[in-house]
Amino acid sequence: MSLTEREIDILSSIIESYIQTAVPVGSRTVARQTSLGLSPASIRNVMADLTDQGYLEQPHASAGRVPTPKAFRFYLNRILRLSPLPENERHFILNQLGVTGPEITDTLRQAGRVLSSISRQVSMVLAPLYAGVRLKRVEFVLIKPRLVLVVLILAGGIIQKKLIDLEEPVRTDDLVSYANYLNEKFVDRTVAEIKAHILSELKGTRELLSSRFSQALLLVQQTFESGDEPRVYVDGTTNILSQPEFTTLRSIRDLIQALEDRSKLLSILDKVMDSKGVLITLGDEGALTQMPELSLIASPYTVMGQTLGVIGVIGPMRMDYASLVPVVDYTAQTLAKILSDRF
Amino acid sequence: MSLTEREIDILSSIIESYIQTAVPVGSRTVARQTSLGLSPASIRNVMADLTDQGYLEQPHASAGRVPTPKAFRFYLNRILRLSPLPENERHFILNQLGVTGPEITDTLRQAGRVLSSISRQVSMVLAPLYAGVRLKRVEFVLIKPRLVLVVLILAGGIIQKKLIDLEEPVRTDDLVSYANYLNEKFVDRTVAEIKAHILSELKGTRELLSSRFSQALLLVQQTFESGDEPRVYVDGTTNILSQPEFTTLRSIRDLIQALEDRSKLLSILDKVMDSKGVLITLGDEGALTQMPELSLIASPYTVMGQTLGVIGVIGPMRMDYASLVPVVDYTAQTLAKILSDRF
DNA sequence: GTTAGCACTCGCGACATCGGACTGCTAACA
DNA sequence: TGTTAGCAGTCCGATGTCGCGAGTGCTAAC
Repeated sequence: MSLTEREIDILSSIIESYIQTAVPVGSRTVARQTSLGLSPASIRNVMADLTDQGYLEQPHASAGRVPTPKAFRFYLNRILRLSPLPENERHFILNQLGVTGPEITDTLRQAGRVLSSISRQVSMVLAPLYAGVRLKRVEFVLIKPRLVLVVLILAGGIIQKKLIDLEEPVRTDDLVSYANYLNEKFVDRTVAEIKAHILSELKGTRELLSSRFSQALLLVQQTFESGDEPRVYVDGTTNILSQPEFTTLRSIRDLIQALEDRSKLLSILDKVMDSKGVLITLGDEGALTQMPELSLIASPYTVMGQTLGVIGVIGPMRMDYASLVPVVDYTAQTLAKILSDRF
Repeated sequence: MSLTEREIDILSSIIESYIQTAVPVGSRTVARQTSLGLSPASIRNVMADLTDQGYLEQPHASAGRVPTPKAFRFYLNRILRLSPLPENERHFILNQLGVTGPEITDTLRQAGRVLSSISRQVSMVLAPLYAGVRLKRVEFVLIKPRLVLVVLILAGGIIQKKLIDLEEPVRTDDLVSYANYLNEKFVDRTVAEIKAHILSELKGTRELLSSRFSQALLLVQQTFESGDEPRVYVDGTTNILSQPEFTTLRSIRDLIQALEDRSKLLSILDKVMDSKGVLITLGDEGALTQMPELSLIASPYTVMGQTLGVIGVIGPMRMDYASLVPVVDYTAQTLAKILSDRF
């Protein structure tokens, strides 16, 4: 069932050629490219075998072969050898990411911009949920008798805020004492800790006495639940329009529609959160089934053991993994380093 | 120099037909559509005149006529008669805008979504700069010894925040007294008032004694200057790809590139701020020169005499102004009404 | 097992053709 | 004088044909 050495050589030659040109690869091309010293005719025999095994496809009878997703998966798992990113590219990324101001969202956006400009693909950045970040201050502001603005200020200058409609009016005095209580209790603890604490506290309260602060806890909880900022940044949409696979109006429209639906992108990127290092998702697998032609190279970025978010590029399946994987990897690491300085 | 009655009839027939079909209009078509009882031949004479005067163009010798921007301008100024938006559309817009939560950005985004779905064009929303909104609270949070987070909480639950690098370290105590000072002085005054006040104050200070609060004023000023949230929302990009004028890859790429450059969009929409009611900008005029094929229907939305922002649609020059202008107009008014309830 | 040779297939660009939708012009008409 | 029928002319775009080139699979010889 597994491939012979020669089959692997030929398959990888076909894939590499296809990555470069996006054009079906014929036996002549392979014969010229490989150093096996085989004639096109012999190559053809092997190619016929690979086609039978599902690694190659023919668009039509007299065309060359195109690698299938199965072939790309094989290539990624077994053939591809990654080399570290060259020094000058490292330099470029480090410089570009260093120039951003102190705002985290700026840095994330900039990372996306850098990535899309280097890769010439569409970049996507999933912003942190800040579970591991420490709380600096809680504020309540009474906007109207039954409308409270909750402001949670986190380390690194991150703000989570939410407007909450109350069923009962509250007095400003109450809000002040809520805030004092929470500040005393929670400042300098991480979001995750606070969440856990609130949960257990509320469970207890319901059975014991309804603490006068349970409402305060609820307000904080609700604010954590739905951060209202955008969580996915997309950049470089135009890049993908230059790819030869996107020539028909139909395919472009589908793609742009997909990129506009941020909630779907979010769920796609979310799948990468648990990965260690760069994860490559091909279009026919997992979360990307909506876009069978595409593939995603993405990596989580983690600060002090905490995975904050995901950064990556999305493009046609025949992307240049050999150079893009190191780029994504290094960008994720650099981003993590920069963010860790902020907290 | 001005057009005869007959020329106007024929020109408007051509424009209306072109708006519907996006296809060059021939003399037969006009003859059938108008109730003038003229033969195609007579129409042709008039069309030749209109062409000489710059109102019509021929893509090629044996094609029909296409209206020039000059013709559209004439149509908008002299021919178009607007009727009020039908009751059911009003209802729809009102309902859709009513369902949003208390967050202002949500409401703005929703307004954009409604507009793009009704108009089947690309919608753009310029978010308020909040000059007329009242301050509710000022907070300073020391993130690091020389990094301060300034948080300005405004009416309606709006937050302006900025991280500011200081040259000298400050102590938390100082920040607290800063905040107290500012809260006492500025709460419940509008952003515009505060800006004006700070400006005059700082001028005075420099010459007299350097008040210990001049730094606080500077911090607030800097925060006002650069709100870091996005200020332009774009929705319905896919709609415009269905328009027959966007068939070539080139034109699509240009368009999407233009829509990605938010700072340019911002400056385009900014031009509409001073207008009273709906303003139509054709591609060859003013701010839209970058996109000569397009036209913008936009209206400011004003609350209590204060113009907050702009909402509108952008599309090919041959948009259906007769029905879209009322839609934009009504959406802007409804948005204003909803926002005014928030403050 | 490898390879040269060959017949065959198919997509694609080049080229020609044709119909249709226009126009402008002219001459006749009310 | 304005209007209209008629007509020649123009141009686009759809359709059809053709040949080339790239590539294949098979066979027979090495």
